Amino acid sequence: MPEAQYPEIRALGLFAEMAEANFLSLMRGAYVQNFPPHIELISEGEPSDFLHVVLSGSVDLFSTWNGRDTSLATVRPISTFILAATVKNAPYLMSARTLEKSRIVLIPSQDVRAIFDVDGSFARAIVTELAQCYRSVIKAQKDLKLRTSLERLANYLLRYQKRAGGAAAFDLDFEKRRLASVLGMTPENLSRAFKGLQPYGVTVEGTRIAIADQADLERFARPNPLIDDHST
Amino acid sequence: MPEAQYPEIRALGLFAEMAEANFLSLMRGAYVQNFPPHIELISEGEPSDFLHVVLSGSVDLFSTWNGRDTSLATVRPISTFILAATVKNAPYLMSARTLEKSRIVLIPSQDVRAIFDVDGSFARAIVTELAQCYRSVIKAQKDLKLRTSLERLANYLLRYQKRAGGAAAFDLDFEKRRLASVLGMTPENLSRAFKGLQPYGVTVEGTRIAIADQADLERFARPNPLIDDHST
DNA sequence: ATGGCGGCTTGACAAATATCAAGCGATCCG
DNA sequence: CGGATCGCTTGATATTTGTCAAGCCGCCAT
Repeated sequence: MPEAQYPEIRALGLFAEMAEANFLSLMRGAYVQNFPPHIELISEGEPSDFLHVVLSGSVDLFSTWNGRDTSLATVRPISTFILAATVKNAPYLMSARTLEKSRIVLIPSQDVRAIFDVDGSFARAIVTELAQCYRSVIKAQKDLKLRTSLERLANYLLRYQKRAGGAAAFDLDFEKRRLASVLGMTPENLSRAFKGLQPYGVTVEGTRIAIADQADLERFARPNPLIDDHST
Repeated sequence: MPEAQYPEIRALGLFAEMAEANFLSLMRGAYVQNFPPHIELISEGEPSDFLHVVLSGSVDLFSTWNGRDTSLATVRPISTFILAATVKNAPYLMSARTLEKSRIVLIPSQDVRAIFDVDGSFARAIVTELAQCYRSVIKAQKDLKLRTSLERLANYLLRYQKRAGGAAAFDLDFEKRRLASVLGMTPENLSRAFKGLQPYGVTVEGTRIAIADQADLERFARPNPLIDDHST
């Protein structure tokens, strides 16, 4: 892959501290690829040949069973996905598809495992990354098991608002049907859930969401850092 | 803690490969404690002072929000819990309570982090453990989002049967109300779900479960290694 | 033994959620 | 400019799940 892109990868927590020689060795086997929207990058059950790094665009991690499917997470730049499968040399548990045009680095999994075996800094960085991922899924699990769909939506909107800069109005930059899937409900029920939040000052016009009174919505949503703060 | 117990801890994947000196250093700060049943060991939100290792008994990991609560996992000997919080030096995301009389090792988190910084083997072992935990939660998440409660119960019984030795009849060694919570339903609905599995040959008498025709139940349950095989 | 107590089950009912069908309103393309 | 397509919304209805109340049963302690 072109050396021009090394710095932005090197800047990732995962690669920042490792020995230069090992980093270069990883990069030598890696390559960057541009994908159009809606391309399936990997399928669950396949062997984990590559660690993926999203440089631009976004990727949907989803899973299928018995004719149903569900979105489990969205990967945004700049971060990696399927690290756990790579280090365990186990099959992917989720499939991945681009949501939009995306630039993605592919690093052969065996290289990652080889360097991981010899570079303690890299191993420690992987620990931090995995611990972060683990805690995020636990939070998602709590969200799903402890809250109703209306509460999940309310808290999602509050998180999204914060990430979008905190303004009272903001745009959803992806399809509502995906949001429904992420939140564990049907698109029809998402529509109704938005209506159900009107009494708390939420208005929707197309992709534009407005929160009239944040404190009011929070009184209903009861956000909790142990579920909603995805930075710790 | 008594040196007599070092070997069984040392035998854990997490501690097997690390340098002897570092292992001893970890053990020096650790201590074993016996807990009666139904004791809350840790509460979510607290700082993660200790890495826990269950030597005997069993521990329920659960979480609470807005007056509701849910069981997220059961820890059985010999394994650790709250490793992620320990390495990230972040608050616990789950509470833990003993289900029965349990012997538990407490290792100060700061010792774990200190050794983790200097012992590459230990760091690598932590990676493997965390990757395993991560993948388990992803599987639980898929189970919850892709299956109905009846399907979850059916697959749970098949997994439990396999773990209990594969016999057609076996005993549930914990309360059904906990099973209901683990499966994300109410005790009342668990009762009804058991009845709903009767047409597939499942019979229940107290804690005793019998699966008349495993193939029949599997036709309904459609177990999938990417959800139900917790060993990879 | 026997009187509570707790967990489990059952039934009736309520609430939440999914499904099905139809219509609306953008956008894309011939 | 139609006309088709696709995602979203809405209403009607079915299914699933939760809630409440009552009763059952085994267990423990007096």
